[in-house]
Amino acid sequence: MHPAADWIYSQLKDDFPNLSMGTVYRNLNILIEQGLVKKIDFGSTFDRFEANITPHYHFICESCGAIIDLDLPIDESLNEHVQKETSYLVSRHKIEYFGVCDRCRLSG
Amino acid sequence: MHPAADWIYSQLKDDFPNLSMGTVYRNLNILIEQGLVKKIDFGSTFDRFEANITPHYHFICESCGAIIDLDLPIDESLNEHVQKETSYLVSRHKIEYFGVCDRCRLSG
DNA sequence: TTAACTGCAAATGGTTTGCTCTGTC
DNA sequence: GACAGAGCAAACCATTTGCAGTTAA
Repeated sequence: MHPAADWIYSQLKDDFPNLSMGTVYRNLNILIEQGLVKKIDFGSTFDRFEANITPHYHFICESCGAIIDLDLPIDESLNEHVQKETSYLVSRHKIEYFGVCDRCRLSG
Repeated sequence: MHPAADWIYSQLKDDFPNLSMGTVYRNLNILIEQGLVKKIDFGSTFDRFEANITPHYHFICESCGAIIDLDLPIDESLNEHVQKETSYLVSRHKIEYFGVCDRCRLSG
């Protein structure tokens, strides 16, 4: 689940007819401050969010835009490798894979 | 060099006093279409651009915001590995390393 | 005279913020 | 009454776009 603020709003709107986007964003930012939610930057005009805060890589389908969590171990050795090569202090890294997901591949 | 549109504008403004941001963005997008420039998404409120279109990884300094091209080989085997694990078609990947650059480390 | 490109200003759209109001302790 | 949270609408700000003017072939 990697919803946009938009989607969260429309999901909640049925149960809370007075809900406003301001409230959605305000609470998302509170959750982000608390470390319960992360903002995903994947090169779009809008943000998407996720509640899975354990480190993981992402696969992004270039056909349908789906963002999928990858169940692969984080390769910490990459940080050390770059740190050795560059002398920068490397604390973390992010990997995004791009391609076509199963659903899009099978449908066409 | 990973300038924001803003920076490009102010650099050119001296030589072209009538330059407008619209023109900067318009031409950046033309260069992107032509594959001569790439837009960098690094999780900010604004975009940055680069003319180095050969595949490479980025290091981003969390202290000063600098984006630095890494002179490391692209590990194509990562794509194959993910493709085998997931069955998604993986065509490319992006890695960003985060930490503290030399300048900030030495001055900090 | 077209076609390409520009400046300018207005529009766009996701996100943030100010202010007021409501409910709870 | 104080305070936290909410709704609403306006503000924000990077980016895009429409339009009219300019230049060059």
